[in-house]
Amino acid sequence: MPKTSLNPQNLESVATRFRILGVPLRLQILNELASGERTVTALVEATGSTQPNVSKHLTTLLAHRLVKREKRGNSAYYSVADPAVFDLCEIVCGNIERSLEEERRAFGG
Amino acid sequence: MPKTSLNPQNLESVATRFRILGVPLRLQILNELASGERTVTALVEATGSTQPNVSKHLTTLLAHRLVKREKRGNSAYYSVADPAVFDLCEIVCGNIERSLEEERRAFGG
DNA sequence: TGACTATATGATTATGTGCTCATATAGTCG
DNA sequence: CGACTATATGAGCACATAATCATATAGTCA
Repeated sequence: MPKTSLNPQNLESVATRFRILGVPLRLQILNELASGERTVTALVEATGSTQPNVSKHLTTLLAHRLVKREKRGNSAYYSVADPAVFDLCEIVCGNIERSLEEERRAFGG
Repeated sequence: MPKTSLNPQNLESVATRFRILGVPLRLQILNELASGERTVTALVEATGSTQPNVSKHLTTLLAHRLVKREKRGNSAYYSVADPAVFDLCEIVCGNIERSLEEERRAFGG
């Protein structure tokens, strides 16, 4: 039944999810949010990007339900919607590790 | 220590991995390869795409070590390099499920 | 060798999107 | 209200890349 995971309807949705995560700045934002909720300004400082850019990526992440938004006072507080995204990053990192390992073996590192 | 997973050096690598998986046809190919090795022709038939297109995506997947290639006779047999990619898809599907669930709750489905 | 099948690749086009700039919206405080 | 801070958004540019077509490469078999 994992076979149903990638049926045609899901295919586009899954691909989209992956594409959302395929932008370094967005990963950086999520990584920052891993420590807790953050305001846009805080994320701008943490990432070194511009305010409009961070804001737009947050809008994208919000639209795809990867983050939550809560407005308090003058600020917007963003937080991770589903911590499972970090599992994804863990797997990918492990994957990359194994790739590099294989590379080392291949070239007799 | 999961914090180190997304250090600046890794950030680009991780993002790239995600981007590779962010193309429906590539997911379709990987999904097909989940059942075992396949030739390019078999993948062309299975996906309904064109030969050059499938071939190029396979080249991309190969370059990023997501698949392996073995040439036997006249054909090239591709297979999944690291089955962990399917864990990724599982997580993403679960993620999407929860999103939809939340949506249903929000709209009183 | 020539005919055939299988796969890869170069050139081109089309499209999506990340980034920047300027500006708009919204909330707080005096 | 006006001044300020925080956030969002529209327009435009720049770039990456997925898809297509034509063609090249490579292997098999007669």
